[in-house]
Amino acid sequence: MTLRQPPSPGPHAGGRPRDADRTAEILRAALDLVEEVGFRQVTVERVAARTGVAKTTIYRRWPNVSVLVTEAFLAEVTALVPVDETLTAREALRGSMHALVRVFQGRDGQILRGLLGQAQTDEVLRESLLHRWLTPRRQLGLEVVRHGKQSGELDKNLDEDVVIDALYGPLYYRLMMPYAPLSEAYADEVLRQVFAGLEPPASDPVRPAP
Amino acid sequence: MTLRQPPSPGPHAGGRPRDADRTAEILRAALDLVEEVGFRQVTVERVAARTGVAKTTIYRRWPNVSVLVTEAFLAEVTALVPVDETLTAREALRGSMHALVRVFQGRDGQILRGLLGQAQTDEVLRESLLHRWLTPRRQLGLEVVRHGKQSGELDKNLDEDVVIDALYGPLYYRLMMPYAPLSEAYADEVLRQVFAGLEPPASDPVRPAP
Amino acid sequence: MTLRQPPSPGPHAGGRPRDADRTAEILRAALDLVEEVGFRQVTVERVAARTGVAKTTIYRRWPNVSVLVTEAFLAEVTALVPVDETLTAREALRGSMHALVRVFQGRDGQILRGLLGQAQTDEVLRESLLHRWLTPRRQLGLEVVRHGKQSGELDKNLDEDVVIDALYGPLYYRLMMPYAPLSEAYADEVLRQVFAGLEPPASDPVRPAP
Amino acid sequence: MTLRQPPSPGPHAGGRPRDADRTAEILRAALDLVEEVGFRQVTVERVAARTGVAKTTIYRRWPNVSVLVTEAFLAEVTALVPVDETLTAREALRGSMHALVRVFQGRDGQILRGLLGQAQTDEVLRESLLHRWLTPRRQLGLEVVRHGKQSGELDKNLDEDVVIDALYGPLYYRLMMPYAPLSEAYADEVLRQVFAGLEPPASDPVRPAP
DNA sequence: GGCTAAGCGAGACGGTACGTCTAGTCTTGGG
DNA sequence: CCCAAGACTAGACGTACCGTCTCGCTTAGCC
Repeated sequence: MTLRQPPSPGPHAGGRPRDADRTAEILRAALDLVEEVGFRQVTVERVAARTGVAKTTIYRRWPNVSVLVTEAFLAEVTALVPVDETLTAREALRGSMHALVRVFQGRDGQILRGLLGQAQTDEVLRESLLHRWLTPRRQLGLEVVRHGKQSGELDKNLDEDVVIDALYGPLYYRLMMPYAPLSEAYADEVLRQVFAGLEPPASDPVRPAP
Repeated sequence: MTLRQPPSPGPHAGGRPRDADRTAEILRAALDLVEEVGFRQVTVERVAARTGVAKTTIYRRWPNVSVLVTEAFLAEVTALVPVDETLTAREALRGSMHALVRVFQGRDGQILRGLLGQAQTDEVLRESLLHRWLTPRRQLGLEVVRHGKQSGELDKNLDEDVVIDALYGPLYYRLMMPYAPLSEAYADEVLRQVFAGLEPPASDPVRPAP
Repeated sequence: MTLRQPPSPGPHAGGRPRDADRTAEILRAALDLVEEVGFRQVTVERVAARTGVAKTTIYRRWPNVSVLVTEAFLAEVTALVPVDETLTAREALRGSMHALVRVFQGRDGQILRGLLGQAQTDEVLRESLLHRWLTPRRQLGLEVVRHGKQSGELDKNLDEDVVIDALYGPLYYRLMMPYAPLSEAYADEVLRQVFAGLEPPASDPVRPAP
Repeated sequence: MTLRQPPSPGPHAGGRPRDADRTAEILRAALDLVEEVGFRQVTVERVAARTGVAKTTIYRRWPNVSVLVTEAFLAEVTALVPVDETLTAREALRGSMHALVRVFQGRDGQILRGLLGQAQTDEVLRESLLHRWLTPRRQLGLEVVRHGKQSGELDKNLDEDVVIDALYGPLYYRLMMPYAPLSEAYADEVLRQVFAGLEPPASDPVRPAP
């Protein structure tokens, strides 16, 4: 059984090394094809044809199209930005939600949708996306929430995971079940309502004027 | 061009009518197969083999497996329960969220996952699920929120869609990106935090140290 | 397991019948390709491309190229001619050897060569050729030899199989190990020498020099 | 362009010389593999894997598997035995036919069958086998026949090639179209009938008494 | 009771893609 | 120049499903 791994980092073990140019071309072609013909129509055969590479050259590196597109996608998406410590939790979360909305609105959002769709029936892909896409991003959010709790900005009794889910869950929900379009304004509204809670302000000047 | 419609309601046009037993067998087999071999492995060919029915008999009724499974799924899931008007909005939403969690935990949850996954790359299926699964359920929720606003239980300034997203979004999020298991307790915690908001109780800092 | 048989003779069992035109086209293309590109280059893929038929349509009928070409070959070669009882054994054998030489010299000879070559490492093909090509032809020859023995034309002590081998073996030998070309004259010479035996005429040494 | 020649005889031209051990190992492995898995399954890849040698090391010496196996085969088969001049032609031919039958019955026979099969569709291999296997053996036979003619043992009018074909053709015929097994007894019977001819003895006291 | 339109099982058909295999060549790094 | 290792292009393999298309037969419902 072949390892089907990208050339292991570190010293080269012997034999002709994998051609890095080929790798790059294939990754590029995979993403371009997703954009042009849609995730479902991206096949190993098509990627090979597009790049002029033999199918074996692809299968040597990735076991199937989903994994190939995942790698290509993760290599393309902008790196994680570490949290700016000078911001309030609310500001930090807002910035991060906006960034996610912008990703979702672009070609990467369409690719991610395809991948998440595929992942629903592909255990391996699901694990991969959880570990390489979702978890690192959640960690940043959780960190922000933890800081907010320590600083007194957020309620000490909050379950951090639930906070993240309440803020980001709706964004993924709208990505995948698009009954209405995503926008930064939408993200702002989610943020506002979740921060404020659903009940009317206790101090409401509802007490009528005498 | 074949119509590929379920027997049109209304008077029978002539010719031998479709066999309702066949229809039922096929629907049953489709769901059983999803359970046994997973959504991806359910093919028209396999459903035909399992039921001893000809492929044409299936294609005459549904244009492809996704639609077939969708119909089977929608026919299986328990009907919508109209809102109990005597409950508070919070109680009504809690009951509905629990019901959804229970669906997600069972075989129907797995089927829905497969369908939603497929829908990410299948426009027609996506529309179908939006109209026949999601929207009716959203409507009930929106109704509850509207009532709550009218009764003064909920803040008048809330965007009803956003409320629903903040409560149900996390549930779909955990269904499809299962970094942790779903449970009714989790639903309760989402409900609690979203209702209360994220900020510490206003009266807290007021209590001065004696 | 599919039977991979040409449509069974007799009444049609149900389902759409195989298209006899397709079958004929494929058989024709197979032979043409053997002629044009050589036995080794004939692949299912190429036959499919040439005929505009799907690969499955070929695999439904024949399990591999060798069998396909065998069928095509056997369908093409002229039918067995029953022995003419009015001829002497020698005349009958001579006619049959000439006919075989003529086959060997034409395109069918090249095809047969390829098939016999393949058969050396393909048990199934070998059996097939033995039963469908070789044995029926041997039977005719054996019959002639038997008649010859009965009529007194041939020695009663002959082993019929050995007679056939001695006459036809050299022809196959020259087909497959072509150190020199085949011709009807060659067949005549084989016939002459085998009939006469290798030793000098017994009466020769008897003629004393006057 | 690589020469792909066995190490050229004569002085070594410069650079590291080929490792004779490797050559021997490869030849051995090739024959063993023919025996174990059959001619068709012997691939360069497999020979390389078995010997732990790189594919290039094989391709540097032989252009393809057939040639490799041919070399290995020719190196293995027992050398030609010069004709014993004290024997009659018949005795010499009988010994040689028996020797050939014994080769055909052993592992070398199976290898030769594979090679001859392959040669039907491989011009180069065919030439190679003709020159290196067949022709030298024919020469010995022709020599014997020539002697026999000179000594008066054989008819002066015989075509020597045809004699050889009539005696050895049947043996190759039975090797490659094995409708019945080969044996030394069979060779004897061929020899007997071909020497005696097919017609009844002229002096047969068949003429009945009146 | 016969006519007719459609349903039905069976299975052929043109396609597309799969993932694997082998051929023969090329490219490393190290003798 | 040799060697081991292994990447590379090329192309065929045989299989699985797709969705469509005949076949010959069955079955309701209307005339």
